[in-house]
Formats: sequence, C-alpha cells, structure tokens
Amino acid sequence: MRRHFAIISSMPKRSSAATLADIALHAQVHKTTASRALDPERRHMVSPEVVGRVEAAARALNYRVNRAASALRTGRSGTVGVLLPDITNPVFPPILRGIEQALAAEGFFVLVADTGNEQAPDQAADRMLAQRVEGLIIATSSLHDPLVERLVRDQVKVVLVNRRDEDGSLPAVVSDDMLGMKLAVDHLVSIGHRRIAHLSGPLALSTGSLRQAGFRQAMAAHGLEPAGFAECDAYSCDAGEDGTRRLLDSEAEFTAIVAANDLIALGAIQALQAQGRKVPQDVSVVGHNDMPLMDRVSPPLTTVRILHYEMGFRAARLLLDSLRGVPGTTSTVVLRPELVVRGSSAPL
Amino acid sequence: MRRHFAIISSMPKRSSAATLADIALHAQVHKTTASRALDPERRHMVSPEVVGRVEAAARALNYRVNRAASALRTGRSGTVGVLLPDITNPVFPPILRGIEQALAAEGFFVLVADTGNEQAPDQAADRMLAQRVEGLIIATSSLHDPLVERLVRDQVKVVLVNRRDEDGSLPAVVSDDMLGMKLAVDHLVSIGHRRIAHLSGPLALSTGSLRQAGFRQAMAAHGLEPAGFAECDAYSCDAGEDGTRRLLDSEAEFTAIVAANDLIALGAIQALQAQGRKVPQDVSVVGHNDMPLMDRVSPPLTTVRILHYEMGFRAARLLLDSLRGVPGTTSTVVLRPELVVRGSSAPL
DNA sequence: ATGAAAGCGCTAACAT
DNA sequence: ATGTTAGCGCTTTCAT
Repeated sequence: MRRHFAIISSMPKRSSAATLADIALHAQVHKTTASRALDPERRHMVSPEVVGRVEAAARALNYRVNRAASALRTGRSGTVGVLLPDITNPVFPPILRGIEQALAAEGFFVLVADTGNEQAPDQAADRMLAQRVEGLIIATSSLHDPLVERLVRDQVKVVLVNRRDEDGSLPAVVSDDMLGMKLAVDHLVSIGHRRIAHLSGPLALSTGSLRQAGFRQAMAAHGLEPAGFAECDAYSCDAGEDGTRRLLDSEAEFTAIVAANDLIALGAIQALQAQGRKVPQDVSVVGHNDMPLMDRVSPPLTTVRILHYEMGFRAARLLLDSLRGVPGTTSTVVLRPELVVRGSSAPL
Repeated sequence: MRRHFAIISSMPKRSSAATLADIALHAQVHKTTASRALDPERRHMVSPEVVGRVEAAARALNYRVNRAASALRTGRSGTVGVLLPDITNPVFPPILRGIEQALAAEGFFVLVADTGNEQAPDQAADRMLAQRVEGLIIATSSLHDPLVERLVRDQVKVVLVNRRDEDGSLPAVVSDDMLGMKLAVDHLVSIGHRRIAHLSGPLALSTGSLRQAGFRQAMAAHGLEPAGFAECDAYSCDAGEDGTRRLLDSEAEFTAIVAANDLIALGAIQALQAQGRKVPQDVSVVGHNDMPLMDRVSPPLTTVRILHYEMGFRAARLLLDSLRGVPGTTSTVVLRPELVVRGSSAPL
C-alpha cells in the first residue's frame, strides 16, 4: 500500500505507520543497522554517529517498533496473561496493580481476563496462548485444577498468586494462611473467648482449605474445640450471610466467629445483626485480608492484613525470573500477614 | 529449528508449537486451505469434509493460531489498550470488567496499564501503540489532555470513559454529572437543607468541573447560594479530609455537604467527626458514585449511583463499532445516574 | 562497523 | 473448492 502511494506521489507523511525500512532510507543506512541502533542491547555494535542519525530519523518519522513483527521473529511477545476470577472483588485490584507495575518496569504488558462466571478460564487461557503470552499468572486456581495441570504439561510458564496447588509443586506467591488464622484465634483467645466458630471459604480453594486447617490447628493449640463451622460457597457477603444463618440454625453456641475473608465477615455481621445479636457486644467477628475500607465499615473490622500489592509484585518478578531461566524459580513465596485489631472484636 | 529436528529424526511430537504447515501436512491439504477451514469467516469456502479433517488435525496437534503472525499479516492485533489512573480506586474495577467482557465477547483482549503516579500515561500509550493495539480506552484524561490530542492527531481510535474532553468532540461514555448533582441537591433541599456546601474534585477533570457546575446550577434553581466550597486535589479520602478542614476553617456555615465522589465524602465524614460534628445529626453528607461497600460504611452513605459496569461495557462497544467503521461512533453516551438515600443524610 | 539474505507464521490476491 | 505466490516488519545468521 504505502509503497504504492509513494510511487504515485510524495505523500504528506505516512499513510500508515513508519517501518524500519523508512528509517533506514531516511538515515541512509541499512535497515539491519537501524534495527541495531534502536535496540539498547545491540546499540554498541553501531558507531555513535550512526546511532544519532537513526534516532533522529526515528523521531522525525514517529517510529515505533512493530511488536507483532518482532514477536513473530523472536518468539517473544512482551506480554503476560493474568487470569482473575473477579476484578470487582476488592482483593484483586492491588494484586493486579503489583503485577502490572513489576511487569511494566521490564517493558512487559499485562493481558487481563476476568473469567467471572460465564467464561471458562480455560477459554481465556487458550486465547492468551494464541496471543503468545510468554507466561501466565493465575489467581483463579483451585487445589486440583485441570487447567493448571494442562498448562504445566504443555510447558507453559505459570505462577499462581493468592492460591496454591495441592502439592506445592508450582511456583506461587501466597500469604501464610495458617499463620493468619492463628493470629485471629490467638487474638480472640487472649481477650477471653473460648467458644469460637469458623466460617470457611470454599474448601476446593487453597485459601479455604488452609485457613480452615489453620483455624483448627490454632484452636487445638489452645486445647479448644471449634464451637461451630459452616462452609461458605463463595468469598462474598451473600455467602457469608448464608453461612452465618446455617451456623445460627445449627444452634451452635459461640461468642466469636473467625471468617475466612472480609466479605464473609461482613455478611456474618449483617446476619447476626438481623437476628438481634450485636457485634462486638454479643459476638466478636474477625475477617481476613484487610480489604480497602474495612476500617470504615460499621463496626470497623478486626482482620488479618495480607500484603496484596506485594503478592502481585512478587508473583510477576517470579515469572520474569522464570522467563529468563533464573534457577530456583519453582519456589513458593509465603508472605507474612499481620493482625489488625479494630472494633468488631471485644473482650468477652 | 523444527525443520532441522525433523530431518534428524522423527521427533516425539513438536519441539515448539504446531503451525499451519504442520496441520496442512497432517490433514493432507494446503496450508491456505487449513487457514480457511479454521476461520469461521472463511470456512464456507471449504468443503465440509476437509473442514472436518483440518479440525481433527488441529485438535490432534493442539494447534493455536499465532496471533503475532496474523497480526503482522492483517494489521489487526485483536487487542485494545486501557489506560487507568489507579485500579485500586473502587470506581475502576467495574468499569474494567465491563470493558473486558464486551471485548472478550468479540475475541479481543485488553492490555491494561495502571498509570498511577510514577509512569506517565504517555509512555504507556506509546508502548501500547508499539504493541499495535487497535484502539485505546482512556479513563485518565483531563479536560485539556495533550496526550489525547496527540493520539487524535495520529488518528488513533480513542474512546474516553468516565471522563470527557472539553468540547465533547471525542467519543466518550460518561454519567450525567450535572444531573447527578441535581439529584443530590434536590434531595437535601427536599428534607429542609438550605445551607449546602460543595467539596469538588479536581477541576481539571471533567467530572470535577461538571459536578461543580451541576451543583451551582441546582442550587441556583432553588434560589440558593452555595454555603461553602473547597476543591479537593484528588478523589481520595485524604483529599476529602483536607478539603473539609479547609471548609471548616473558612467558617462557612452549612448543614449539608455534597461531595463530588464517595471517597471524598468518606474523608469529609472523618474530618467532621474529628471536630465533634455528628453525621447526619449535625451535618448531612452526600457522595457520588455508589462504590461497593458504601451501604456498609458508618453511617451508610447517601450517594448518587453511577452505572460503572455499563459505562465500561458501552465504551468498549463504541470502540468496537468505530474499529468496524460503523458511522456515528463519535457520539457521546450519557448514562443516567440515580439517587440512593441511606443514613448519611437526614432532615434538618 | 555495516550489509545481504533469509525466514518467523500467517493470510490476501490471484490462479486453476 | 483448492493451490500458488508473495510479503507483512522484524531480527538473526552469515558475509564483508
């Protein structure tokens, strides 16, 4: 096309974007030389004077390398895919931000798929692989995830974030879920609670399963039995309300609830108040995650703070290292959570 | 490479990903035919029987089209860039989700850049253009945005979301900011308030500017003068606290505040309470956006609900139409907000 | 230090 | 309905 126009007349500028050939022409060098001059990694092979000419030409023609072409040639697309279950869940934005900033610093881009309900993560992953992403960061995985297993079989570079696989064989960046629950239980015990119930997340997820195990272990360490238990089928307020109603119906007696997640905790508070039980006077509630705004809900939520941003950032770094063949990138990074005491828990 | 291996020995399967040539070989057709058979748009040119053979081969070899190659050939990358100022601001996740789902439905991918503080949106946009995104959805633009002007000059397809440009010449999907403020003011007036102050957002942004104008206009319609005004330099709790302190220092007398945004409203409540003023008994506060969790903060926030998800969804649709050359895609879509009355506002 | 040639994998245009 | 040819724009050999 452009060539065609060029023959007809000297076009005003470019009918489409400038290419290396244009730069080469303008700077009076071969396009190979132009390519080298514009790449910091290979610039040293070119005389400073030529580098100057090429850069000037690139600026004059508003040149931008065509990543589709270089991706085809080199096999590197400069993109990484991120699979999220639901970006509107407040846990994920800071994770995504950490991922994005770690990758942007190295010139990589993030392709995001919010796999939500309708669209299966499998499809999203396949489309991403067609886009030739160099690796995948997955926040959607369950303990036994067929998708993840398939990806690993296909030798796709994968890092899990916020979730881990059953046998811990995949690189993952997570918070110490067992420790988090211990912090919550220890806090409640220290202010006098003995009858403590647990609202778990989905047990098919590592977070749900590990936090439940952490709860039981922490209780046992104090010589206590769980005073009640209900599994919530999602990390949402609704699921928390529902789980709490089941807990109340079971006629379990408890003075405190440890929830697997802040949203579940908010649902629990809602359900308790609907039954006339005051939080924290009648029942203390502790969440997990310390999502944004948890200091401003009513009552302000006592919770376990997780380093979301850092989780995303380190997951991205782990993937970058793995792409560059740095050894030891199969390791799992476990971040240390901390307790944040607010108004939803009170001495018995 | 692969060719090389193939000569040495019959490799176990593929040393790298299968290509069209592999499929063609396997299905005993020319690769052009294979290409046609795998593309729904061109499948009709191929006999059903051959389509079957090709599809079987593709499945057997786990074939995925190389988008880098097809992007180079067709000039279409199947990606769209999204520029966000801060994904951790709760306004943006639902917008991003709407964008993502509208685009995914058409086989497009989203490249996200969180331009935050450090990295200029300009750089992100340039890198995206190098990636050959087919268009850009921008949520970061100010009223006079040099970046947007440059992009338009370069004929980049751009849609603004949640923000608009000064003269409304660019396609944009926004909420009716003036109407939103009228809803807030009318509500307060209807429950007896007369002395109403405004905490605006940054006036360089269309939302800040239009909401301020909407506030003044709505007040004037009731024959009222603004009882006080402060510009907040960001849409954040901190900026809201700061603005409220300035309002209080100015010794303006008011019984209600209309904030340009929920986070600013939360900051205002914080600052008022710190001065011993109760919300809503002493001062009513109305927010804007109805971010997630605004029904659970203390007191539950009266606010103006914006259709964030739909805003993102329609912005993406607008861009898709524009990419396909549908006429009339320069139009601006204005969505209708609605008032949500909760506990932060009360009769005088 | 620079240039020439080749080809990544795909699809559009042109045969047959 | 299928095949042939060519080339998108880049970077990696391999010369010079």
